[in-house]
Amino acid sequence: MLNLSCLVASVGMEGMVEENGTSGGAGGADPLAGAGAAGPAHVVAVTTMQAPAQVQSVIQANQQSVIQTASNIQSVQLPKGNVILVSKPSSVIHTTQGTLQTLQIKPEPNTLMSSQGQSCSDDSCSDDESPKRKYREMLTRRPSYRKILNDLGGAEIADNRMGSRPGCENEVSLSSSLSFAPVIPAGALQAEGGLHTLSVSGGAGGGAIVQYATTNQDGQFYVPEDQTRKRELRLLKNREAARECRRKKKEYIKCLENRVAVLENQNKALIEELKSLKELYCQQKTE
DNA sequence: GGTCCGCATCGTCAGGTTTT
DNA sequence: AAAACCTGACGATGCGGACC
Repeated sequence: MLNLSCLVASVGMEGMVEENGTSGGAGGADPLAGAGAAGPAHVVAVTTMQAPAQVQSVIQANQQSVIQTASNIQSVQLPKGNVILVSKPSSVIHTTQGTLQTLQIKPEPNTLMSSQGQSCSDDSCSDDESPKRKYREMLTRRPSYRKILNDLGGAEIADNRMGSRPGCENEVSLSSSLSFAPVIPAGALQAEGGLHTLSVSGGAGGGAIVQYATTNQDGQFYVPEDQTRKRELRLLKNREAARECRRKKKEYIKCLENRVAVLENQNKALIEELKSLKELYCQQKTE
């Protein structure tokens, strides 16, 4: 769990705190942390919330074989243009997971996705032929972890969202119980080299509260409630999304590592098989 | 104890993708 | 088209181990 980590304040940052998050910050730096010139003030107080660090492994040890022959591959067309090749290994070598199927996701050249997510052929997408776009289409993005895991048979992973995990109830209730003071008491603000800091004590058990104070014409500080609420909700959702994304990424990596282990074993077994067949062949040849 | 380093984790932003 | 979602990148922070 994190403790109260920072109080960030800035003055004259209007326009840097936009609802769509397209601030002018470069390189991932928090745009709210910088000091600007003139203009209304934004004061940001950040407390941190409890992080329910729990990684549930849903990918089970049943790994897929990737050894395929051309004859036993069956393609399954997916709605959005992806094709899943389903195959079962026909090697004489069987693993304990021999009944599992192999899933390969490959982009279909004629069903590249347009930016609107609609599949289209190469001909029908000729309205935008910029090299950049073509290049981007060539480099089709790696499927999301959720997609990969879904295709690997871990659909329950994707559905096992935050709500079902312990420790998330607080976060949900947090967003629904947000309240904002319309006016920040002037005493709570301390001038520090042109910056204004809002002192906020970190509540036990965490909880992210971000507030902006804007100065009006009279120099009074007030919090634009709607803007703040929207931003806070967006940050909260994104925070949870990032958490979920990292969890899925971990599972994906774990899955890949298991797969490597299985493939190494299969490789070893195939080498042995080849070796014994060679010996058999040489024996029969000499007889 | 103090300092440095590497690692893990987190929140946030930006921009792409998917859904509505 | 807009909203929602997803994820790579970045910086901040905390922790444990090695070293002095």
